[in-house]
Order: sequence, then structure tokens, then C-alpha cells
Amino acid sequence: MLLVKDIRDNVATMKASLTKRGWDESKVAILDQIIELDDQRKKMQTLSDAELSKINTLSGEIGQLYKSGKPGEAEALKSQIADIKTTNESYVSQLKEAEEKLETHLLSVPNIPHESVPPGQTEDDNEVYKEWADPLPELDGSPHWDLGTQYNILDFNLGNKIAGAGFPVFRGKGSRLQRALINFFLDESTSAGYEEIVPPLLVNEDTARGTGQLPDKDGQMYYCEKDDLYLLPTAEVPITNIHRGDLLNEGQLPIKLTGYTPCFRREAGSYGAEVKGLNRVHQFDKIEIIQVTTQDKSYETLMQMLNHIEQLLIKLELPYRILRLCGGDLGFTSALTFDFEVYAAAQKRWLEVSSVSNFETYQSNRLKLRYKDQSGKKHLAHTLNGSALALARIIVALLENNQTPEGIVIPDVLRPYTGFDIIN
RNA sequence: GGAAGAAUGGCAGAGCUGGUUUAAUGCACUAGUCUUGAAAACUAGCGUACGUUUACGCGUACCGGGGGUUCGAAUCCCUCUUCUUCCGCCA
Repeated sequence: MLLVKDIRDNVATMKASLTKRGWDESKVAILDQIIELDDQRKKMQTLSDAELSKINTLSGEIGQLYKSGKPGEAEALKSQIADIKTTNESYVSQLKEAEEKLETHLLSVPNIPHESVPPGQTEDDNEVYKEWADPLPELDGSPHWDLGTQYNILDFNLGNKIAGAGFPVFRGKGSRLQRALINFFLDESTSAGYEEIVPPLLVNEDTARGTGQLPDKDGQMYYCEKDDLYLLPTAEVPITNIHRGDLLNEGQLPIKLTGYTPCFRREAGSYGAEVKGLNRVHQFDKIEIIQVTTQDKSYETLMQMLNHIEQLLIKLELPYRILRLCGGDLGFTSALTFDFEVYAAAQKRWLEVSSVSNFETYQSNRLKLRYKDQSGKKHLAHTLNGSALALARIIVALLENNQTPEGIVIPDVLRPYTGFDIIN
């Protein structure tokens, strides 16, 4: 959520930046409405406060009058208060109305794109930030869904039977590969200084609101109505909320957290090759890295995280490229996002395996996550997160790219974790 | 799942038979005095948010969350949440 103060100070530049998300003149006018609503809110609060102040003063006098045995005069003051209350009720209802509208308006405005974000509507307009320099692997191998069946490591029909489409079952060496990747990624995170967290997999409404999944992505989360809990779509949600409401000292920053969780996504409306096999599923495993930083360090931190993720792909020996998302493809809450894609050689397509974002103060404003600088002044923190990495599609690339007539070759770096060097 | 009790500022802990509570007191913290320095002692300061003011300041709200009674609520009532203790169940 944006801050009204920032909107007031930078209306013109914010409007210009929002056009990168494809917002036109009529849409950016909401910023003017927000300022007007805030004016209204302030006006009504001032009026209401004045009435409440009168009531407080008179109530004190009534107390004194009763004490000094003048109940008659006290009664007279009571009737005065009744009138003041009537006046105040009108102010309060106008105040509440302005506050509610202001909140609704603010929630409907996405984060302001960073200056480096390219304009554009769709993923085709994303900027290739780093291209894969070597030639891409060329092979006439099987797609991963066939390999999964061939080696009996991945079973989609079984998933259908137990849960439904989009819930794959791993077995045997497939399961072990999964566990190996989780442990490898977590070890890499923790040795880079991230504290490992095992969070709850179900979260309450306040938590989902804190990181911005609510109200924006309501339909994407699984929801347990009886208990009013949401299955998490990403570990970002519970882990970033660890510091919701906190006032930290600058010395405690940066806070670096990591965690492995399954992720649950309802993911409406796609078809064909896009969702075939493991390309898009309702449940997948992901290791997330999260940082909370001071305002001046966050972009430096973003590049650090980008580098961390890049090293993982290099160690796994997978062809990858890095995209800088254009305004139209940028997530609602993000100011700047880089996507990592790996090349799946059999499908001959790029698959997104990581997304690294700087949310600046957009999340911390809702989270009320602040820090005190050395002079004691309070600032909203900057929050960042990235996948390091998402498993399902990494497995796709490993299976498809590393297939040989003898079997699927496991990259060196994973062998201590799998305990085998080939799946056959 | 059942019963009883509890939730107050960074921490501890009064207030809880409704009206100088602008939430006592202690600890912690910050600044100063003293000291070669430190400790101790002493003095002063010390919650959050919103509004208002050039500024000093002033106003309003906040005692787990929400609602109610009242001229007036930390205090009374309702409700939800969490914690503690006991019982039941259980990996």
C-alpha cells in the first residue's frame, strides 16, 4: 500500500510511472481522488476531535458538580452534551466514510515501478537482462512427463486419483531428488547468512493481508472456510510476516531469512503445453529467501540476492537467462522484479524458476514494519524476496536436459545429497 | 472438547467498589551533575497513532481485538482471540 504522504509529495512522477503499467489518464486520476479523500478525512477528524474535547471537559465539570452537591447544574450540562453528541455523530460517520473510501482506493493502486522498469503490456515486453551466452542444448529427447513414467519417479495419474489434476506424486529416486534439492538450496541459503525458518503452512487473514495477497490475489489461495485460514501460496507470506508490526533498530538490519515450504496455488485459466506435466501445478516445493533492509540499501541487496540465485543455477549446470519484468508483467506489490528462467531442452522452452523483487515500502506499510535510525527517527523498512529456488520446474530442466541413453545424470553438486549419480 | 483463572507502556507490576490516572512504582534506557575514567548516588527525560501549529505546544484515540451501558470506562456488560491451570482425547 502506498503512503498518502508520498502521493501528495510526488503525484506527477507517480502518475508518469504508473503509465508503465499501462495505466491511462483516467486511471491515474485515482491519485487525485486519494488526496481529496485524505483532505476530507483530516477535516472530519479535526471537527470530531473538537466535539469530543468539549464532552471531556463537560464530563469533568459534571463530576465536580456532583462532588460539591449541585446535581441540578449537572443535569443541565448533561443535556448540553446530548446536543454535542448528535453533532459529533454526523462528523464521525463522515470520517468513517472517508477513511473507508481512502483505504479502498489505496488498496487498488499497485506499487510504483522503479525507474529502470521498462514500459510494456505483456511478457513479450520483458527486457532480457542477462542472456545465456553459450549455445542452447539441442536434443531430440523425451519431455519430462514421459521420462517420469519411464523411470517410475513421477506419477501424474496417481496424483489425479489421490487429489486431482496438478498434484503430482514423486516416488523412489524422484522423491529423493526432490529432498536433495531442498537440502541443497537450504544449505546454500544458510551458508549465505540466511536464518532458516519452518513456518506454519496455513496463515490467517491478517498475515495474508500483510504481504498483499489479500485482497488482490484472493482467488489464487486455497481457503479453509471453517477455520478462516489460507494455505500459503509462497513462504514469503508467513516469513515476511514474522516482523509484522515490529519497530527494529537500524543495527538489526538487514534481516535475512530463508525457508522451505510446499506452496499451494489454485491458478485459474491456463491450458495445453503451459500446464502439462510439472510446468504448472497446484502444489510445489520452494525455498524462499527474504530480506528486510534500510531504505538506502535495498537495491544493493536486490543485486546480492540476484547473484545468490544465479550461483545456484550455475552450480546445477542449467542454461538460464534473467529478465527484467516490464510494467505490465510486474506483480501488483513489486517495484522491480527480475525473473530467472531455465531452458527445458526437450520442450524447447524457457520456464520461470525464480522471481526476485524489491517491494520498497509497499509491503512494510501494510505490515507496519519500521526501524529506528541512529538519531531515533522512524522509517518504514524495505522488504525483498526471491525464490532460491522453485523445485518443480528445476526438476523439469534436470530431467529433460540431463537425459542420456543410460539414464538421467545427476549434477555433481547434488550427488552428496541424492546418494546416486544417475536415475535409470 | 469441558471447567476455572488471566491479558495493563521495552520488562516487572499497581489501579479494576466507574469521576485530578495527564496510567502509580520499580527496572531498563537517554542526557546531565559528580569522577582521572567507570560504578554508585543525585537531577531531568523517556509509549504509539492521527489531527493541529512557523515553532513551543495543544487536541483526540489507544490498558489483548471488536461491540455496548454511561454525562464520564483500564474499571461495569456482551463477544471474540490468546495464555495459564485442571480434566478428556491424541501423533
